[in-house]
Amino acid sequence: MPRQVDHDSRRRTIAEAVCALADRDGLEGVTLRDVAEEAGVSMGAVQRCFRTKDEMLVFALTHVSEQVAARIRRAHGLGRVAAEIALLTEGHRAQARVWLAFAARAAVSPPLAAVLRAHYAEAHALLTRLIQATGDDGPDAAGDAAERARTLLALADGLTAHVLIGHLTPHAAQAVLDHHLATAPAR
Amino acid sequence: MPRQVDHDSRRRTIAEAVCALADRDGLEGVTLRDVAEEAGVSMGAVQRCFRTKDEMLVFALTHVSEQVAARIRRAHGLGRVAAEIALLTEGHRAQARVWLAFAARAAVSPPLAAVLRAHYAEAHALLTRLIQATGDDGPDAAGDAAERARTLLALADGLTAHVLIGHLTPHAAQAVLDHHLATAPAR
DNA sequence: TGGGTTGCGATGCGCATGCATCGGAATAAT
DNA sequence: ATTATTCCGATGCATGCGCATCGCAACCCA
Repeated sequence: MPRQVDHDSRRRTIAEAVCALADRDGLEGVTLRDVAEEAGVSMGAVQRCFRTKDEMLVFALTHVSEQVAARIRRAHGLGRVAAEIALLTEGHRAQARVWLAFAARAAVSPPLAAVLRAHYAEAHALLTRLIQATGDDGPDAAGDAAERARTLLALADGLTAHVLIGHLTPHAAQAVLDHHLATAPAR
Repeated sequence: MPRQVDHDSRRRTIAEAVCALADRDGLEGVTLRDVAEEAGVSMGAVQRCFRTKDEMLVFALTHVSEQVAARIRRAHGLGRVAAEIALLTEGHRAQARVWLAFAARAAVSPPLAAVLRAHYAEAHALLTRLIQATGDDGPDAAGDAAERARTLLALADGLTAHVLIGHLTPHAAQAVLDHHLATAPAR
């Protein structure tokens, strides 16, 4: 075995193993042993990369947040961006489940909440920019755009949850999102 | 000890202990021992009331769902109902955390998902009725009302999550909700 | 009043968990 | 080539878990 190992790439590998397990069984099904097996490394390696389990979870959440953020930045147009945030397509279902699992734990875990807040702050900023660019000017264009961004962000997350729970089909959720975007006024 | 015990009331007591713990430490902090202690009964009593832990969790979720549903039915006006669903006030924070915890687990637990779906179906029906009553008639008034209800429900849940995570203050979330209700068109 | 029955509280069991430890293998330096 | 250093895989440990078991206490009924 090499004396020098690329720790960063290994951390990413482990983070994706965490996500795979969280997708399958929820965050409570994530154990160090299972993570190690899923990642194809030994438990010792996992422990070397992360001092504690919480540290591993925080890294994993940061990792998936960055993945989502990257996709969001790559998307063009308010509608596309909103759809990416809502994680409605089948291919993003896993990330959606991971997001929901982490969101629930964040409600009782300040470190995880901090990561999510940063993620939301960035998403909100991007949405605000896009909404302002659509040019619905008013007496308080900036404030209105920020408000509309908050609405859109919350709507997208709510739709994600409703799809995961099975209350809405992905198609119905997409329709709600489209309809909202088509009709939401600036004020 | 009495040979006959009111099992239903004891089940409710236990369900509220589950909620208290889930509020404090999340659903993963809910153990049979802690639930028994919180409820002021012995572990054996908990096991007598519920054959298994999952059965207890399903009952607890049903219990809190009914509490929320009762408050929703008691509220008057679309705005009040939506606010109740969003669980934004400080007094309902505990129920909000419990809801988020259960929602996350429901994504990987069909029995819990079934309970939540029933809850959402009822809430959606109520919101649809209220929206239709506001009298925004159109070419497809019924369909529009249902669509608007889906939007409002998802928005309310998203706002709940964002408050719990700390991305929004309860006040800001309420403002988003009010603004949405004040400006959302029928089509 | 005394069984019979029912409910329950305490205890035990097997197992899984997170974390700590340690011996050895694989390189880099000399 | 040898040594020294770095890394890691396996194992051990204490704890906490859900669930099963069992003996005792309390009530209904005769």
